[in-house]
Formats: sequence, C-alpha cells, structure tokens
Amino acid sequence: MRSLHHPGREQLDLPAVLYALSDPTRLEIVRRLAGDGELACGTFGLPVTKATLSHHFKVLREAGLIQTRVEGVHRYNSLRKQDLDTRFPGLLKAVLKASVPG
Amino acid sequence: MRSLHHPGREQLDLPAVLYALSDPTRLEIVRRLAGDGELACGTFGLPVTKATLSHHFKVLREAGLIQTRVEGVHRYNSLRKQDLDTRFPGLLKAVLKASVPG
DNA sequence: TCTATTGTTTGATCATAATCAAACAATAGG
DNA sequence: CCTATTGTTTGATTATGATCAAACAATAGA
Repeated sequence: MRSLHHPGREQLDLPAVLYALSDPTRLEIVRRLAGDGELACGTFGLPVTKATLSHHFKVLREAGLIQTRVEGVHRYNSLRKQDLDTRFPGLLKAVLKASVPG
Repeated sequence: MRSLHHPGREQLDLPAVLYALSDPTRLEIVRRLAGDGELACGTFGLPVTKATLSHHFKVLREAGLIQTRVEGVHRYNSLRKQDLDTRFPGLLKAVLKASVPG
C-alpha cells in the first residue's frame, strides 16, 4: 500500500479545500470529525460503499482537511483544525456553523 | 433570452456555494466584486472566452453568490454579501481573507 | 497458518462540468 | 433600418469525479 500523503500546511490550496467541502458526504465526514475528534473510517454510518468512502477520505486527505493515522488495521482520521485555521482563518468555523441546518 | 434566476436567501445551499467558490476563475470574480461593488461581465480581464465567462457567472448566480442587474446591453454583477452573511455567517469574509495569497 | 476485519486500489460506468466556436438575442447609436 | 457592442445559448469536445463490485493488502486473533 502506498503511504498516505498529507500536504504541508503551506501547500494548502483554497480552491481545493473548498472543493473538498462541496460534497455533502465529505461535509458530513468533516462535521463528525469536528465533533468527535478522531474516528476510524468504518464508524461513519454513511449510505455509500467502503470503496466510495475511501475515495472521499482520500480527497479530504489530499486537500489537507484531515489527517490519517494508521494503527493496526484501522485508519484514524482527524481534522487538521490548527493548520486550516492558520492558513484560512475562520473558514472551518464558518463552514461548520453553516452546515448545521436551521 | 430566459430571465435571470436568483435563488432566494433561504434556498442558498452550502455545498453549492462552496462548489461555486472552488473554481479559481470564479473565486477571482468574487474577489473583484468584493472590492469593486458592481461590475459588468466584460470588465474582468480573465483568460477565458466570453462564453466560458458567461458560464461562470451563471454558476455563481444560481448558487446565490452574485446578483445580476440588467441595464441596457450590460449585466451588472454584485456580491450578495448580506444574504450570504445572514445564511452563512463569516464564510465570505473567511474566503476573501484566505484568497489573498501571502 | 488460517480466517475475519478493515480499508485501499483497480476497472468500469455514468454524470457533471470546463471550455471553445458559432449562432443567437437585445440594445444603443447612427 | 443598419451596425456595432454585450452577453447568452447551443453543440461539441474533453476532463474530472462519484459510484460500485471485485480484487487486493495488511493486520489481529484463534
């Protein structure tokens, strides 16, 4: 398996970040991670296959939104809050606030 | 010509807004409008044909990011700052701050 | 070593979208 | 009217991406 690629803080690209956030499934993943800290891929009860989910995690990872830590057979994902907030101040907070319908 | 469609404030959809902002050309359009208030379509010296530009304006308009006012032969575009800020507080500001490289 | 679990990758399909040239529409000014 | 200007729409092309099933890889546990 190819090792997981995480772009550096300086490489974060706004269009890529916005694009990653523009998919409802990925937005939901980000919301969960914002609340729960660290989650394995399989713990999201989303209505897509594991292949599709894996694809979405890859998009989020390569855009620099999440960090994936390997432990045994699991991949634990977490939001790169610090990096995002440094590079794009207020963006994540605004997106998270807005993504709660109501 | 079909009349220009602008979604109501309540119809604004976060994924659609983020998607509209995820294209560099459209992001540049939004940045210009944020600075200059109101601009006709032809006044952006962007490296795309007028057909492509028209397409991007349509995407921005239908996502609710811009408002297009027809005056004579021109279309004057402006950012829907108020609506965006009401619906997604802090989002536009964060995007505009982030989109200035440096 | 065998098996179950977890997730990735590949290959295919289908949909969406970015782009352009060309045709079209609407208007302003002669 | 005629013409130039401004922008939209259409049709075509090309690229990207969301999705799934199936094959694969890695690990933990019996």
